[in-house]
Parts: sequence; structure tokens; C-alpha cells
Amino acid sequence: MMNTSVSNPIRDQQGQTEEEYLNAYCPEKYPSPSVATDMAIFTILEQREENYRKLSEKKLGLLLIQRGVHPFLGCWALPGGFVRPGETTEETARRELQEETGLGQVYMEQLHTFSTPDRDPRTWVMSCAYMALVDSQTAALKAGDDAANARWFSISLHLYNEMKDYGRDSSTKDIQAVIHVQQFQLILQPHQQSEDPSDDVPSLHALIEKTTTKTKNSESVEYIIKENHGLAFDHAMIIVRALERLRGKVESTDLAMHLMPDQFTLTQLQQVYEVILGKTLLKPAFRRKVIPLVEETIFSTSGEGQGHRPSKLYRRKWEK
Amino acid sequence: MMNTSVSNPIRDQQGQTEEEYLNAYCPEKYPSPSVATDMAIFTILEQREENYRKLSEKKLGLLLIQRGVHPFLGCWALPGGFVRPGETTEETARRELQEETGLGQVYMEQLHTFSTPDRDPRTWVMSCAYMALVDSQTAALKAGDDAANARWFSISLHLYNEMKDYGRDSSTKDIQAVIHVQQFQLILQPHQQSEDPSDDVPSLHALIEKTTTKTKNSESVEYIIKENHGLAFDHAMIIVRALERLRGKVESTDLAMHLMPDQFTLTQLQQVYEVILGKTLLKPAFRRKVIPLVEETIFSTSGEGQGHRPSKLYRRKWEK
DNA sequence: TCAATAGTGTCTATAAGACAGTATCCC
DNA sequence: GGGATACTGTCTTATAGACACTATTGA
Repeated sequence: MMNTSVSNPIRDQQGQTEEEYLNAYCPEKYPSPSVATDMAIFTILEQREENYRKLSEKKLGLLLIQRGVHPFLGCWALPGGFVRPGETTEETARRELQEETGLGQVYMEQLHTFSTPDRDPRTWVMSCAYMALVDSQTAALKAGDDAANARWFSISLHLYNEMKDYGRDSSTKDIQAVIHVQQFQLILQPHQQSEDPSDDVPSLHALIEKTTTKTKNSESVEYIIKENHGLAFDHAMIIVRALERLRGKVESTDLAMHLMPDQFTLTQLQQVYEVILGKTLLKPAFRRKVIPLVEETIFSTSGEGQGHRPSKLYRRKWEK
Repeated sequence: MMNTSVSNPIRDQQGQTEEEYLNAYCPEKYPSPSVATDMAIFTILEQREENYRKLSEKKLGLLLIQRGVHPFLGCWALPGGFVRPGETTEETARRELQEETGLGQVYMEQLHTFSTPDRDPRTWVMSCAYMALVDSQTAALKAGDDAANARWFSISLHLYNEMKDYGRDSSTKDIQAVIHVQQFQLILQPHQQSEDPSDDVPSLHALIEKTTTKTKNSESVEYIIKENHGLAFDHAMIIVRALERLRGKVESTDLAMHLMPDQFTLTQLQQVYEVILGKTLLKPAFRRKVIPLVEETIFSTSGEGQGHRPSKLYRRKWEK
């Protein structure tokens, strides 16, 4: 990659050249952590609508896998696995994605590395977390594929409680710090993928507290899991951070395109934005904003069982 | 933290409870990487101006340390070190920051984890990189402190070459992918901290190629170091990513406040924005934008050797 | 016809860009 | 006075918000 410093002729205090040093180098066995990757894989789930006129309701979906081994046996976890020698964390993530879901070409980005020493009860394990976006068509195909215990969950995250505190200097009464505490309720509900209603997967939920502390010189954000029902490890925290990242990027980039099938209507695209951001958007403003990102096709939603005006189909535009 | 799954009574296929499993658990000695943190520590450097009327020119500064040992002996590197057992990567970063610069309370955020297996010629080392911002006053104090070979460098990053390519389907001529290649020239010049002009630290420079590939389903960004003069490891890449993050956040958050002393003029604040973004801003627009973030003090730049109208001093505002 | 979605037009309010003008200081 | 920065006013342009209106479909 960048070993442009090939055979540095300079000698160190022991009189060794770089080459001699490296040949003599014996990986000092300081204890080192295991490193894993965990993936937050999002997609858009559709909920069948009984009213033939209405559009199907959409939900933001997250893929979880039920653990069959200790620790957290029976709990649901993000797909993931250990990084192997010779691999980058990104390669690990892609390998796991492929193994768990059969998907290859999807949007992926590194999220954050979690390193609290006791986050895994077995031993010292860091997790380099990734986020991936899967388009709803592909996701539907691969949903119930192999992994008997891999399931899509619909995800919702609501502000549950909020507190703001100003730390003031005792004498001058000047504000020295701002402490902002937000509690978020995370709810994950199993997605109805079969017609079989005797599905016994329960909902998962967690309460995560996010504390933002700002002082004159520093600023820190801390996440704590206050309650956790059914999620393994610190995955509730990873999920919250993934969702925050997703929301932030959807507003400022064209990231949401990766969640769309090849062709889609502008209303579908708007639903995707709405379901991620958790709020409704105004139609004219939304269209103005996304029109530069898409191009019209010659197709429309052909009228089978629609009960309303057909909609033009668009696809992603490349030249901008 | 989150071990709310305390003594899970469920037994696995070996009939073990979680407690039994953990007691029997022997950290499988799969090979695992060493994990280090590297820090991009930014500050604002002032260049003395000979014209008594003019304001001092500002530069964006980055702290580098000259390596005294192999590998990359003599090259300049980001401050950093190995994560120790019981530490989070953030704690490692703070510890290193403290050791190298004596600074404690500064803004810090995790950047990215670099995991290319051969990025360290010694052995398998991942680096969890952090970015830190240090206000210019404090930085000035601590500049030449201990580490004989720690130096502030002024940093500049310019687009050197750019290429855009559309991958088209051979039959339909539809665009299938967009490949965007940008080459950036990174130049680091040692900051004049002593009056002694016989300083023999040379400039460092590197050429980094950033390739963004967008296809229908995926999107990836890859950085490659094409040329590298004087920087250790893959640190040129880390620096470029840190600067990109800094620029992105300066535009959308109040991050730049961490680079300011307690009291500052709006022109100084504007200079900081300009020096980070690498472009000039219009004064009225800038003031409109930052006025909500600051509050006036009763002070002004008192007139010693100014040659122009004094300026009001502001400080950071907390209530928004 | 009706209930639903599709799509457009337009008015307003706010924010961004651009530039000109006045104010104040110290040598 | 002159050369520099400090600060404000205002015109124009672009963008976001809000709402109303018309169009089209299948049952």
C-alpha cells in the first residue's frame, strides 16, 4: 500500500536499519483484543393494506439474528463475526453480509468502533460496526432464505424523556457547561413475513440514554443502555447510533436511493424518507428537492387494483 | 454496562447455562490484531504580520511527532499508541493526548478505524483514529513543551486532479456506474515556533487519490496514497480523512468554537472558518450565521498598535 | 360517483449572496 | 490624512413552507 519507505537506510540507536529491525521484530505479545464487526442492515418493509385503494404502508426494517449459543442465548443480535487475519474490517463485514443474507453489492459504511472492555462477557472484544442499506425488492427475496433465525424487525425510535441542565459557575453565575440528557425508546417488532400468524417472536425493546455534555473546551456524547429486553450485547446502542447516522445522512445526501428498487414513484420515495426521518413531509417541497436526483422513465404504475390515478415511475439519475 | 442478561437460565445444546458457559470459556486463541489509536490534533496557528495595521494571518495546524524508532524512523507521525487492556479506545486517545501534549479537556471525536492488514510493517495493527481540536491559546502554551520532536505543521489540502467516468451498459448505453477520481495534494509545513530561522525541519507532502464509485446498489470510497514524502504509515490518509470530516462539520455545526480562545472577535472567528474551509466568506452573511452562536462581552480589542477601529469581543453562547 | 392517489401552481416567509456605504482607530 | 479593520443597510436571488387546486383511476 504505502510502504514507500522501502529499505530506509537510516540506522536507529541500536544501529539497525529498518530492514534489520523488521526482520528481528517479534510481535511483542502484549495482550490484544479480538476484533469483530457487527452490521446494522436496514431495508424498507411493506405492510399489506386491506383497503384496495390505499398504498401499502412502509416501515424501516432492521435484520436481526437469534443467537443459538451463549452468551445471550436466545437474544437477538446484529449479524456479525470476527475479523480474520489478512482481512480488513470492511471485508469481514461483506463476508458476513454474504453469509447471512446472500447479498453482495449493497451500500455499506463504517459507523463506529465500540470498545468498552466488558461489552462482551466472554473476553475483550472490540466491535467495528457497519451500516448497510438493502433495497426492498432484494431484501424481500432474501428475507426468509437460509438462516432459520434471521428476521426483519421494524424499528422505531422515539424520544421518551428529555432534560437540559446548565452548569453555572457558583460565583459569577456564568454558564460553564450544558448537559443534555435524552432518553430514547427503541422498539423492534418482528415483521410479518409469512401468512402464519402463530409466529411467536416477541417484540424487543430498550431504553437508551444519550448524554451530551458541552463545556468551553470539550464536548462529549455518551450512550447508556438503561433497559434492554431481548437484544444481545450492547447492540441496542449500536442500533441507535446507526439510526441516528442514517437519519442524518438521508437529510443531506442521496443515500435513500439505495433503499429503492430500480423503478419507483416519487410517492414511494417520499414514504421512504418519511419512514426514516419519522415525520411527514410536504409533497411539493419534497418533489422540488428530489427531482434533480431522479429521471422519468416511460413507465407508470399500470392499473391493477389501484383505484386511483397511475403514477409515473422514476429511476435514479446519474449525471447531476 | 449492559449485562442485564445476568444469569440467563436457558441452557444451550451442551446443556450449559450462560454462567457455566462463561466460567468454562477459554479465550480461543485465534490470532487477533493489536489495536492502536492515532490522533489528528488540529489547532489554529498565527503567523506574525510585519505590517502593524494588518491582522495576523491564520493557518490550520496539525500536530506531528517525529519518530525516533523503526519503522519509519525519522518520519513524522500522528501522535498515538496502543490500546491497553481495560481501556476504551477513547481512553487511549485521551491518555496519549495527555502524555504528548499535556492537554486534557479538549474536543475529541472518533474518526474511522483503519484496518488494512499491512498498514504497519511490523505486524497486524488496526488503528482507531480520533480527531481533536485545541484552542489556539492553549496550543500556543503547550507547543514546544516536552517532546523535543513534536511540532505543529500548517496543513493545506488542494485538489490536484479530477476525473469523472460513467460506466455504461454496452448494449443499452445506460449509465451503470459513476466513478469519480480525485487526487489531493497534502502539504504540511513546519510552523515557525521559535525565532530561530535555522530550523531544518522540511515540508512534508503526499498525494492521495480518492476514488468514489457509485453503482445502482452500492457506493464505495477508497483512498490510496500515491506519493508520500516524510509521513509514517498510512497517516497521510488519516490526515486527509480527518480534514474532510473537520470541513464537513465546520459547515454544519458549531465545532469551530472549540478552536477559539475564551474571547474573540467575529473577524477572528471568520478567519478560522475560512482557514478550515479553504475559501473566503462574505462578511455580512457570515455574521448573520454565527450571531446566534455567540454573545457580546463588554470588551473590545483595546488599541495597542492596531491602526484601525477596535472590534467587539464575543464569547460562546450557551442558551440557544 | 366516490375515495383514494398524482401532480401542479402560487403565495409567503425565511435564508443566502452580493455589494455599497459609514465608522473608527493609530501612525 | 491614509490605510487598515469594524460594522450595518439593503437589494436581489434562491430555497423552504403552506395550502389550494386540478387530474385520473378502478370498483
